[in-house]
Amino acid sequence: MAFKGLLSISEFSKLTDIPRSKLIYYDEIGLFPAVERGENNYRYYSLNQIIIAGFINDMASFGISLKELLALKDIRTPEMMIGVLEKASKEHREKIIKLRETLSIMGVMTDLMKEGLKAEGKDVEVLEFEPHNYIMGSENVHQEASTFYPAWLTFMNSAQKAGVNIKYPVGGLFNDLERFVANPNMPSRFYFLNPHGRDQSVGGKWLCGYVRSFYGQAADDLPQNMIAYAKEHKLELTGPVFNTFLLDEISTIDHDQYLLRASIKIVE
Amino acid sequence: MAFKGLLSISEFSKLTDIPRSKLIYYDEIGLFPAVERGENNYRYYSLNQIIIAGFINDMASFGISLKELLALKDIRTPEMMIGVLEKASKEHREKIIKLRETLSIMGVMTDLMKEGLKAEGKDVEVLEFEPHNYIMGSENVHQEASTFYPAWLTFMNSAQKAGVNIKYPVGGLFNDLERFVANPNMPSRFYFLNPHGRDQSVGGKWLCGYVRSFYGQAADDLPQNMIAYAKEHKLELTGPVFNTFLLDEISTIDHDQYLLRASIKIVE
DNA sequence: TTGCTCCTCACGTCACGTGAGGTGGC
DNA sequence: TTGCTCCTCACGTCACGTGAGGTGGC
Repeated sequence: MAFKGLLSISEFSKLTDIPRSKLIYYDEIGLFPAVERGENNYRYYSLNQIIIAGFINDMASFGISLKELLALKDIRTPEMMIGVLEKASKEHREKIIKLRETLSIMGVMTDLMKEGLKAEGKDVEVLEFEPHNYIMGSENVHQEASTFYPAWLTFMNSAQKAGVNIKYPVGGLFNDLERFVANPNMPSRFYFLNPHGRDQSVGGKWLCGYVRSFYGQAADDLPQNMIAYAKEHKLELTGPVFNTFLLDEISTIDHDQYLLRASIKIVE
Repeated sequence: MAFKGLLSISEFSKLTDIPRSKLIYYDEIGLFPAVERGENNYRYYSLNQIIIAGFINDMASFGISLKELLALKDIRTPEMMIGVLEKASKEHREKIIKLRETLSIMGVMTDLMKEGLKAEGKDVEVLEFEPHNYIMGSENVHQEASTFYPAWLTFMNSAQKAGVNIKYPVGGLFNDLERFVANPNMPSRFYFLNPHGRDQSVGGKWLCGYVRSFYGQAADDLPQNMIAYAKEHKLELTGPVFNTFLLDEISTIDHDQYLLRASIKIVE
C-alpha cells in the first residue's frame, strides 16, 4: 500500500501542536473527525487536514464555542466562510485592542510600584518629571469628609457611562495649593492615570511628599512638611497638586501601608 | 450611617462589567472576597476594589488560572507584583503576536476565497497580479505519483522544525513550464502562502487556468488548455508556474469540488 | 401584601485531562 | 515475551451559569 499522506494521531498531534486528547474529543463530538479509521480502528489524519485543524484550534482558543464551530461544519460555502472569517477577524482586532489596553494598565501599575520602591523611607524630595497624561473628572469633591466617597462614585459612574476604561489607577487633584494645605484628603476632583488621556501635566521639577495611609487619610502634616522643605530650599511652589497612590491594594496587603505621593510643581 | 463608598454586588457587577455569579464564585474560593458583609449577610464592595477586580478578571480571561491568582493573594509585595506584571505583559505581547498571525492567515484565506468566487465558471483568463510573498520549500517532489505525499510531509516536517507557522495555505510550484506541461500534479516544490515570507513572485500579467479537483489531481488537460489560449492570443509564457487552491476544505465540503488555479507569467 | 434585591445550596455544563484496562503488530 | 502505539470507557476538574427555595426592608 502506497503512503497516502496519512498520519497517526500522535504524529498529527505533534505536527499541529494540538494535544492528542483534544483531537480525540473533537473527533468524538464530530467537530473534526479523523479522515479515516484503520482496520485496528486507529485514527488517521491527512496532511491537508492540518490547515483546518489549526483553524478550529485557533478559533476555539480565542473563545468561539465548539457548538458554533460545529454548526459551520455542514454548511461550509465560500460565501459563508468569508462572512465567518471577517467576523472572526473583527473579534481578533478587538481582542488585540483589549490586550493592548491591559498592557497599558499593567505598565502604569508597574511604573507606580517602581517609583514607590524608590521612594521608600523618603519624606520629601525634588524629582524631575516628564509630562504625564490623565483623564480628569469634573470638579466634584467638596470640603466635608462625607462627600469624598459619593464624589468618587459619581466620578466612576460618569466615567463608565462615557465609555472610559475605569481600570486605570485613580488619583486626586487639588486645583490649587491652598486647597491641599487646607485639607490634603479632599481633592478638587479625581483623575485616571490613563496615558491616553487628553489632559497633561507639565514636565520639570516637582516637590514630592510621601506618606503611608489608607485612601482619603493622608497624614495631616504632609502639607506642612512639604512647605517647610520648600522654604528651607527656597523653592517657589504653584498648584495644582497631584495625589497618587504608588503602592496600593495591588501590591500591598496592609491597608494602612499604602504609599501616597503628593506632588507640587516648582516654579523654575 | 455615612456612605462609606460601599456598593452592593449588583452595583459592583454593573460598574466593573463582571457577572454577579463570577463575583460570588471568586468570593467563595477566597480569591476576591467582598470587603464587608452586611447584617443581612449581603456582600458589599468598596470603590477601591474596582481596580483589583478588573485586574483579576483580565488575568483570568487571558488564561491565568485562579489557583495562580489565589497564590498571589497572600504574598503581595511590590517586588513580587512587578515580577508578576512583567511576566503577564510578556505573555500579553506574545498573545498579540499570535492573534496577528491568525489574522494574517484569515486574511490570506479570505483573499483566496474571494478570488475563487470570481473565478467560478471560468476556464482560462489573464489577470494582473501584484507581487506576492511566499515561504518556499526546497525542491523535493519527484516525477512519480508515489512521491507526492512523502514530499509534502517532508516539507511540513522541516518547516515545523524551522519554526515556521504551518497553518498557512500550501501551494505547489513548478520550476519551469515544461515540468507543469509534463505533469500538472507533480510540482517541483511546495510553498506556504505566507505574506511575511522572503520569496516573492513578480507582478504584472499572469495567465490563469482553473480546474475543480482534489489535491494532486488536476485535470490533465489544464496545461494544454492554457497553452492553446496563449497561442490563440499570442502570449509568450515563462515559468515558474504556481498551483494554488482557491477553494479547499475550509470553504468546500465536497472534496472533488476544490478549485485549483494554475498561474503562469506572461512575458511583457 | 407586593416587589425587589439579596442569600445559600445543589446541580448542570463546557471543554477538555487523566488514568485504567485492553488490543495488535514488530 | 517485551515495548510501543493505539483504542474505549469512566471519571475528574476547572470555572463558572442556572435555577430553586427562602429572607428582609420599603
